[in-house]
Amino acid sequence: MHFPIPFNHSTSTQSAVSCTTCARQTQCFAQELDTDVLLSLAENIRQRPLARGTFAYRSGDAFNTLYFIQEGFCKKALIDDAGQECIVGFSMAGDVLGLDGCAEGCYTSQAVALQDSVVCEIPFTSLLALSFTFPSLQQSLHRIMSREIAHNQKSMLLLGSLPAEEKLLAFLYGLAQQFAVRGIAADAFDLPMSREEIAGFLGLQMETVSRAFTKLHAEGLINVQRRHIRIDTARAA
Amino acid sequence: MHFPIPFNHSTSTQSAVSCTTCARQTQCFAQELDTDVLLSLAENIRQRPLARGTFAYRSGDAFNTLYFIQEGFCKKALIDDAGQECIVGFSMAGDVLGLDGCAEGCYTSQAVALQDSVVCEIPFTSLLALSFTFPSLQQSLHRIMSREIAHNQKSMLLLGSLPAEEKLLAFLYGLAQQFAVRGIAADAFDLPMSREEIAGFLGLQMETVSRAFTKLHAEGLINVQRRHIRIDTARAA
DNA sequence: CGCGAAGTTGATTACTATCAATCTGAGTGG
DNA sequence: CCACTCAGATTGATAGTAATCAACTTCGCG
Repeated sequence: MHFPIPFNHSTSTQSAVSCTTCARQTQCFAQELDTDVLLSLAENIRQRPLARGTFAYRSGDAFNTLYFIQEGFCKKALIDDAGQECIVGFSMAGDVLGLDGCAEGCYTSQAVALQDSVVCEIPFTSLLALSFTFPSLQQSLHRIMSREIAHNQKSMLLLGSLPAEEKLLAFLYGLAQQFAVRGIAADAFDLPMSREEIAGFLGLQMETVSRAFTKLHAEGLINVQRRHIRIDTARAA
Repeated sequence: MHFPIPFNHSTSTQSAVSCTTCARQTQCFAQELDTDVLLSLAENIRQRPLARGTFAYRSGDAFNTLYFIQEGFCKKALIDDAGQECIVGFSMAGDVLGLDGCAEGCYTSQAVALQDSVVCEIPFTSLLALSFTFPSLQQSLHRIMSREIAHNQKSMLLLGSLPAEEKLLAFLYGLAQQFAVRGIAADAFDLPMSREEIAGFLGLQMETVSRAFTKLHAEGLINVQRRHIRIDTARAA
């Protein structure tokens, strides 16, 4: 059921491919990496469980590995001058972590699992070596990094200039879209992160996020019960 | 005076290399690309002047080119739902533009020159072709993209959770550092962008930026006269 | 000299942060 | 099975900050 080579040329496809017998994600959501194939190609490409609350990597660690999330949910964060954790993004099954480390030889961010997760560890040198045998793998990496750049730019748009309520709504629609792309129910889901973590990402305070949830609920735009969200995905542009 | 090959393995070097006879930047600030060499290697890698106010590329344009800024200054922006231009970053000589287009086949942002500039147009396919001959060129590209990711993450930290005055100060220190890395005087410089553009980047209103300038000046942290800034770079951590 | 774009300043309103109290639900142990 | 506990979440009151609207200033330019 998987492609015989660890890459795929299609750029337009946005649908996810996952194993039918389990929820485990084996391909990047644009089908650019197939971990089943990668695992079979190199000895040092391995799966590793990542328990809730543990780090995939920390800021300052020497960079040598990319982490492909097969199962679960992670947050990416920077530590600011005040020692405060500032969340710069969330990643889910099918995403790749650690792309920021390549430039300076060490990670500038840290990644923590918000759920018990499974990552596929891909030593960067192995990936480079494989990309000689499979040239399109190189281009897949470019696309993955490029998508990260484009995605971060959109996040910056979200952070600037929107009032709290709209920030939160846009954030939820964004999440729903991520789920939809992966073939997961997008109109009802459980938030993997706390109010505080949402606040940290949106540049707000926890209380403001909570109030925004309450208000959006009252306005009928969403349905909230603690971390369970129901949302009308048809509106999500 | 330039490297004989269009790439360089050093990762630790942070100093810039520019032509001694002119202000033109020929190498990426981490010495990863040398445009003089690139220009000599492929016919379709060309220099192009970019007049103030003109686009390097627009959102939605088909992606096929990276733009290496040799001279000048550009802003990168997204257009939000309200048709408002939201600035997601500024780029200067030695930076590479257009990295966000690789993923989806079209640019998701737009880039506009804030000064009369000169860019080196690098067709992406040419770059890929060259990276077969010069394998390290591939890794240079990875580093450039990775740096963009790390840099955007830091920008997100700037946008979230800091009050206006501190945002502006951090922005100015960041700019000063960019200048310093390139060997340009960093303790006194002219801002290439308007108050409104700074506001667009920092997620503030123009008036707030203006007030923040006034206040920082009054506090003696900076010296402002319209667009001319003097700043104590020793404090810039 | 007048014009217009860019920038500054002032007054007021709207929004968000902050501090504090309370509520809820999951997990724990008696 | 139920009270207890505690972290996460909600709500309220108030203070602080930035947005908004408006007037004014400065500078470059024809």
